[in-house]
Amino acid sequence: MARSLNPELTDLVHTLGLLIRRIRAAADSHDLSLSESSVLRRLEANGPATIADLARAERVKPQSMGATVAALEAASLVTRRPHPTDGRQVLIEITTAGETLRRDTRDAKRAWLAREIATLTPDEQATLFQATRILRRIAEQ
Amino acid sequence: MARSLNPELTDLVHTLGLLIRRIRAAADSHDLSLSESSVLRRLEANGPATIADLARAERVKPQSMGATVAALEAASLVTRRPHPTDGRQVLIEITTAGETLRRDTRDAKRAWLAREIATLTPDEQATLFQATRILRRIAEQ
DNA sequence: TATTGTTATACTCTATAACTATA
DNA sequence: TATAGTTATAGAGTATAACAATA
Repeated sequence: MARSLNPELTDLVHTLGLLIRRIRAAADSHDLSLSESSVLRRLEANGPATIADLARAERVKPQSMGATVAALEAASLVTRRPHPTDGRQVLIEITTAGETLRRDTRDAKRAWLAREIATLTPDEQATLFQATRILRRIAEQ
Repeated sequence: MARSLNPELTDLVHTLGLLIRRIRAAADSHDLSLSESSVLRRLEANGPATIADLARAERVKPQSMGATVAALEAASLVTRRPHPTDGRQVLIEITTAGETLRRDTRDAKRAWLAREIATLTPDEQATLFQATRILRRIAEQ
């Protein structure tokens, strides 16, 4: 129950919302959206995947993921290729342009966060790193 | 620059996005949206505020905050009252119903997160608490 | 029958622009 | 002239529902 929690921890959702809006606002016009960036990152880390796979992993509906993938495809950041044995499925793969963009430090949102994190003490950075692993475990359950 | 960061930390944005979607999906039909919940929480913690104040604090434009406040007002969770000395301003105040809802453990999103946090070790909970304070400081700059 | 993906449609959240009222 | 707020409109991101193709 919420009231059995440390009351400070109930601020977590509020803080996450603030931070997401702050990160989104740091974008410039060439940046990917958070969703697009999230999918691109996953494709780069894990290799080709189907739309259904991506939707499950990113916690959205397949229709929503279809829209996100279509936007990435229109920007030539991913390509589609038929599944070798299952004619229903389509494998989505990151392109060289997509990989380049992922590593591009001109990405204003990531550059902003990087600058903010650089101002933290090493202990604070370590805390954020540990918290990221904990939050990821919760999010991926 | 992003590439000078610990590479594990660049997952932070991705993890935040996943977690926000996960929390949003845990809502039931009676829940507040994340934005509404965020404003209500702030009004409860800090007392009455103008729309411009709330917009600055929550990192959105005044027009966007106007829409959020209108939704809360339609649900009788906040009320408007004229500013005593400045006829342009409107003070937004949480109602008793708003305070009750804020504490209602049936809020599915908060209940879900509370359950997840309860499964963590005390050390992990402490890490999340510290990280929340660090992230809030970054978000509020 | 179940699964993968698409198309159509709608809702939430946010933005920009243009306006009114007040300071 | 500057500030607080509202109205109108648009875009991103997500959802549900209905459909076609394939397994």
